[in-house]
Amino acid sequence: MDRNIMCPRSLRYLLAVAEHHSFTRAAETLFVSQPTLSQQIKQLEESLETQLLDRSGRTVHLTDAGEVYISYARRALGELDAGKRAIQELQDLSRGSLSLGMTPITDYLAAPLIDRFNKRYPGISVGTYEMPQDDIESGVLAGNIDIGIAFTNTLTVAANYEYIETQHLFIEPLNLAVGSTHQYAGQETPLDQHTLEQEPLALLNSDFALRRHIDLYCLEHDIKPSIAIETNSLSTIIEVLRLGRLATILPNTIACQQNEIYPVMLIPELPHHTITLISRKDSYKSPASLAFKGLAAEWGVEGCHDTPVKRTGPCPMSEVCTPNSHN
Amino acid sequence: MDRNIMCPRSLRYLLAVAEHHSFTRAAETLFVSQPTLSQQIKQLEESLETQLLDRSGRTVHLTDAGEVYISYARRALGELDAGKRAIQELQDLSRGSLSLGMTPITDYLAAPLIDRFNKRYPGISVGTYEMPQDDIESGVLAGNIDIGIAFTNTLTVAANYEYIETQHLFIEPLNLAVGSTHQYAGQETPLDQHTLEQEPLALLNSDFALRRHIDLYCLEHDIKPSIAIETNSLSTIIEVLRLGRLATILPNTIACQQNEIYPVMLIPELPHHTITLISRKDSYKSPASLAFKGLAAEWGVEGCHDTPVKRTGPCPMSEVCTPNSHN
DNA sequence: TAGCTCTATAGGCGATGACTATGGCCATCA
DNA sequence: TGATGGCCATAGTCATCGCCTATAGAGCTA
Repeated sequence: MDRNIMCPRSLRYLLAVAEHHSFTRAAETLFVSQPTLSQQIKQLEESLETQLLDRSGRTVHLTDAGEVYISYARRALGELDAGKRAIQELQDLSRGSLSLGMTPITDYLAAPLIDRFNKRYPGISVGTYEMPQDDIESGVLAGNIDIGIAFTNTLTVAANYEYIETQHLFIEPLNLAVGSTHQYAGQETPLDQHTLEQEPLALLNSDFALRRHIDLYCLEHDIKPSIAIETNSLSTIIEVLRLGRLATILPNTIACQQNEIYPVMLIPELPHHTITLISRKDSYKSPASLAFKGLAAEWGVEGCHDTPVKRTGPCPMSEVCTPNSHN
Repeated sequence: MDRNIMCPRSLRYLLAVAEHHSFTRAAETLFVSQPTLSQQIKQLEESLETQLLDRSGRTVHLTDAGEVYISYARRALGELDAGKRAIQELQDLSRGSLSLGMTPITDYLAAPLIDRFNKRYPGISVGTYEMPQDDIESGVLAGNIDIGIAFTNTLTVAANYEYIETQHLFIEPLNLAVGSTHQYAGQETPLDQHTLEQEPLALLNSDFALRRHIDLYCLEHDIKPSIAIETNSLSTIIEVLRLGRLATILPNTIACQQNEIYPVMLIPELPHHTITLISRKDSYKSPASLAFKGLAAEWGVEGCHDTPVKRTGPCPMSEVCTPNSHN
């Protein structure tokens, strides 16, 4: 039907002939035979229904139409080359983007990982979105989020297990956490169930997996916690903790990262949290997200100790943190 | 060597699939089979060493790389289409350029033709260059000038006859021309040779073909003209004529066009001038120059009477003008 | 006029693009 | 849960295309 050929090849041939003012010379530089050039350019001219080259003189040169056309051809080839280069940049991770979904907890935990990723791949722009774990999962399924950083929660993940791929980073103990002026600050011996029930708590609301874990723990051990504040903001909880009166339940690392926040062990022990990357199974993975998963694996093995956080207070239980990594 | 395919075809296929989010649907709109699309896009992806489409989900959609690349592809295709359109415009004469070489004389004579050309093809920019006839011929040979408007001059044209193509427009009588206050202004009877020799003349210098024709005429009839002023500017001559004292020799039409300039016949009669288009033989002719030649032929047949020139003085010899056209 | 240079043409060969038929995967439905 | 239908990938075949060599034809030079 439409013999709309105009392959980049023909265009490059045209440019070469125009540049050398000679089919023969251009053929040499292009490492093709001269008849090939004659033929290809003839076809290009036929497809445009216009003479592009004036072969009548001693040297070949562009007609007016050729002069006009060649500038478009140059730009078109330029775009193709630029497109190729842009893709290269995406692949060598000098450019790109990555969107991460995180809970408030994992946000705190993964901040050093994100910082390290940005240091290693400064050209990749990272977007982080803080949300409940369920939203992370649906975001990953919908493709809005490349990678989620969440807790392994068999209750929720199981539902979409066949669509979701997990990569465990490390296991994180949960403990009670209190401010420095709290009565149990720095206490080395575990608190028992009864003592816990006496402590007014500030907790995330039950949209969040951490809270659901805590509720499950309380249910299993028949603990009736005294919940003073429910919120969806971890920083609110931490600020309240600093005032000294309330306690909360947090991953150990977060307590250690924060100034003036002290972890306190409980008996019975809270179940450890597994921090996990989740992503769509069998889906296309961008180079940036593969790189992130790789870096996260490294970081998980190293453990969470690399966090160069300004800390002044003691962190008596930092050794509880158990670096680990699963596949 | 470099399997740098990326034919516009593949790009259009990619755009279609991205647009329809489906190979099958895209294949229908492109009137090709679905496997063809699969194959072509796979090759495109291989040549870019990148996955452009994510086929894992329910619908096909672009990967990050595909998203990036497709914008370049769109621009490249846009340039190709724009180039094609630009050439169309050149061919349908809605755009283009034309450079004309003219002597001062033919400049005056052809002004109405150029005006008419511009009216008919307003998109074509016309460049006119005033120069001696020899320069016109060399300019035409060198390709700087598309079309020259000159006198047929067997002496000069003969030298390059095989490279130059001529198209006679019309024959133009030469006469003495004087200002309105000159003693012979409005004289109906021809002047003889002796009277001519008494008249001080303002003439173009011998770079110009008109002057060489005049010299030849004088030589043949053994006339010894009294040359008062030599110049390369016709307008200078005309202004001097208006002062009333000097005369010159001019094509009849120019005398008639100018206010207050009167033609006066001579005996023996001056040889008529043939106004001629010259262009390179066997060379590429742009659509614009072909259009100009066509319009010039029309205009030559109609004669030089169409010149809508402001004139106040009488033009007693206008009937001498002999419209004509040769091929 | 012979020789040289340059482009166009002719004919053959391997690569490429497009087709049909088919297989695998997934989602939907009875 | 097995059947069905939609969708993309693969295999195999054929026509076309791009490129090659050989050669013709045109123009310039000696």
